[in-house]
Amino acid sequence: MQDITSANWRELLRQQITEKGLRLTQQRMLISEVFFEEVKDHANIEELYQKVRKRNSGIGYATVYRTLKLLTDCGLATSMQSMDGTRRFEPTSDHHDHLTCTACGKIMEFENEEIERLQEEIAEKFGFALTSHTMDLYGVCVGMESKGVCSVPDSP
Amino acid sequence: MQDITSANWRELLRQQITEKGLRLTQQRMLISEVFFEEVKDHANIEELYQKVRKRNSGIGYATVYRTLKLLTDCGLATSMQSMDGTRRFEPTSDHHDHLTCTACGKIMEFENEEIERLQEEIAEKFGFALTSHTMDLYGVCVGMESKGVCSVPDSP
DNA sequence: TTAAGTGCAAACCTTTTGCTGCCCC
DNA sequence: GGGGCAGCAAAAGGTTTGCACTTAA
Repeated sequence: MQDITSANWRELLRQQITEKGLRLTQQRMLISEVFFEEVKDHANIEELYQKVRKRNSGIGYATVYRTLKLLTDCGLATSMQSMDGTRRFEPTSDHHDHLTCTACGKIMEFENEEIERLQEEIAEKFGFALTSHTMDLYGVCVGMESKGVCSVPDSP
Repeated sequence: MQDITSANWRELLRQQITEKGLRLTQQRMLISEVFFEEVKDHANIEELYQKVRKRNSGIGYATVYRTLKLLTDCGLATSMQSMDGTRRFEPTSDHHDHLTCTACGKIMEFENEEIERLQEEIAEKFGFALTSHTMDLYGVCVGMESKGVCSVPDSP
């Protein structure tokens, strides 16, 4: 699966939309722009909705939900359940590993080939045909303070 | 954190309840019994509710929710968000790594020290003070068919 | 006895869906 | 022009909460 980036999402979306006989509406374009270009972190629907409405206040929740479902069905977005009970979305990539700061809420991605290899090994041992995985490390980004990344390391 | 098992949950619960000045009611006892002894897999509230009501049909959802919240607050249970959008609970332990069969829904636990070590390494590299983690591998337990563990490997 | 806990129903929150009118192809 | 799409509101889960009655300590 190739990574979806802010550089290639437009053509990939257009391609998928055409292929499926769907329509590239203003709303879908706007929501996708916000999702792939404006939002850096792993946004949930509420956050996307707020940002989208700053550019077009006529858009409703349903459209945001349906568009994110479309992006997910097309393979351009991947969803995950976050600890607060909402679904969060990220541009599709092979990086499903996150470091989440429980203080400031920031989510960072990382990749580790050794872990990927071990996961395959474990799956095989259990007789599983692995299709995907997620790994989430929770902690406090104390070391990031000086870099201005985590400004509230003590709050819940 | 010590593991919570079907052998030690009673005394640990009694201890926590006493410490907090709470009450060990019939309902809390029954729900805890079902959770720690009858349910093997990672149950959600609905599943616990159904099993609990087979023994006492007067118990309501709210009590199940409140009891699981109590167990979680006491550190005896740990909650996780599952893919279906519901919260699932497991007796607290250091094993937060799961293999989930997307065909039959079965969830199995595993542990791998090498991965734990790599996680610490990664957290340190990012300047994170690690507090917990979850790892979920998704796949189909094809190799389990013969053992009767996964009987419907082809369904969604 | 009496404060905590239960059961019920209503409220809440996130997500989905039905329907009417609109607009992309 | 026509069928997919947007917007709205209502419905549909999952979870929480307010209240009056019950019960463990």
